[in-house]
Amino acid sequence: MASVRVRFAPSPTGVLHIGSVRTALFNWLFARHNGGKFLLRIEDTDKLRSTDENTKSIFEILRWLNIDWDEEPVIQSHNIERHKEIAHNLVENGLAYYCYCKPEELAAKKEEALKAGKSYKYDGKCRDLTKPVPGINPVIRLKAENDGKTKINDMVQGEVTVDNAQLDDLVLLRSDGTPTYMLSVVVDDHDMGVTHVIRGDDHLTNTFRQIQIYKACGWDIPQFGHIPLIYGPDGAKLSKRHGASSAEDYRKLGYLPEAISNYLLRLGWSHGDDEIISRAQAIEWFSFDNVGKSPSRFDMNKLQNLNAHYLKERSDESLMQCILPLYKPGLDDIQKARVMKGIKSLKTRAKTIIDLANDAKIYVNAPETYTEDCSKYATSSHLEWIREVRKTIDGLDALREQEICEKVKNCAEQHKVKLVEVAQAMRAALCGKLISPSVFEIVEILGKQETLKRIDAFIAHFDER
RNA sequence: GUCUCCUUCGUCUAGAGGUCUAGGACACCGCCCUUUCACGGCGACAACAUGGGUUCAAAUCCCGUAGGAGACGCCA
Repeated sequence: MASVRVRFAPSPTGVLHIGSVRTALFNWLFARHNGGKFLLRIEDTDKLRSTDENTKSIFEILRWLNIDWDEEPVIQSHNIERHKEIAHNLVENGLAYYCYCKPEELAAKKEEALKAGKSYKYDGKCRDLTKPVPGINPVIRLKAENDGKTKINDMVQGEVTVDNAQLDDLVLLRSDGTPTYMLSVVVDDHDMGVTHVIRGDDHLTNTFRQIQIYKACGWDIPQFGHIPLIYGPDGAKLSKRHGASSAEDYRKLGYLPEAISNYLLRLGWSHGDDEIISRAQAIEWFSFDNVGKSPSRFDMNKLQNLNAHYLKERSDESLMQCILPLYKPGLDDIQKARVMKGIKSLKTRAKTIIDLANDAKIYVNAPETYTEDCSKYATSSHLEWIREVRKTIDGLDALREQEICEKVKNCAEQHKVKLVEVAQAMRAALCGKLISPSVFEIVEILGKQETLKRIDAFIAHFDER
């Protein structure tokens, strides 16, 4: 295969959709697998809706996802003159023509056709016009082929054939002189030397129109790969309506980039029974032979499961960096040290970065309130046992999880109660809730002073009642 | 409406005519582990849209039907 060049061409009219991320990922993997180039093109020709912030956030998200690009990103709006030139050349060569039909006129014809149950297609009224119509700014239309069929061999969809009669004379240049998407994509892809166009399958039918442009220009037609779109749980196109739909949304929800990549990769692509796939393996294994043709639904549960997996694989240090910015006033050194020690076991139970940050709060501050169910473990008996534990801990030189556990077990035995009674009372006192990692570990991490302080507060709180 | 594409457990999928009593993963349910909740381990439930062919044999090939999606812009 000649050296592969692919491109990801988002338009900065909004934040990056999770489906676009998958398109970017597939392009990237294909390039890396084949030792080719992955290029970026910002399609900002819709000046009204495109913003610099969106462009920046696209770069940012791609970097976050570890999808790096080769060469300078191409800004499509910079190529407008080139696009115009191509359109005018086509007119000179008799392959395109000026069309003076009014939009209202066309809309009426379209409505009529639809009513009659026919597919609408521009009738080519201006095709053979020789003289300009005064007072009207014309558009430029391509003289599309009417006869025969156009066939593509799509890397995903396989052989797809369309009758050329279905295709109409698409607009290349608008009446204000600006190029349309159809023209711009083809020209830019050609100029960038793109060998494989990998995009969402909503572009499949556009491809046949674009091929007409390639042919008119006499250019080589690239290979195409149209990957199925991602749908929401209800089977409709994934959108804001389904909740989180942009990559940024998922980042905010506390998902790790490696989990998102792994999830997106497995959505519509597979490698036998493999589920957990590293970047290196993905690059090695990726091929369009394994990309499915049918659309798939987005499943939060699976993403979450993958995220939990990658959370466990991350180092404590890197997770610390992830959660640190989430604390409002910031943490002092003591708090940081405690959280750092706690992450090791905290990360095995969290599903997201947000979960982790929340769970770690037990190491940040003493409980301000106690959950409703804590009172079950605050009877006079419980308080008595807790006092005893407090005394024991006070007498200890160094707090070791194992030793504390033994001491508390002894205490429970002496009072002929189950360990859970004492442990839960301690948990309530230390965390203000009944769900947490091992209380003994918590005691060790909090240290004597903080542990005693929290136990005292607990006793004071429930004794007063 | 027209054109194009799609259809295996609830979801993501394995499956390239016999190895399918259809495999894995997530979710759900149950059990074990256990100081709580998780993690982890074990197990259960659960699918070839439908009707016809072709064939000794079909989830796999062909045709029809139904359902779904996308495209049909002087948007990208």
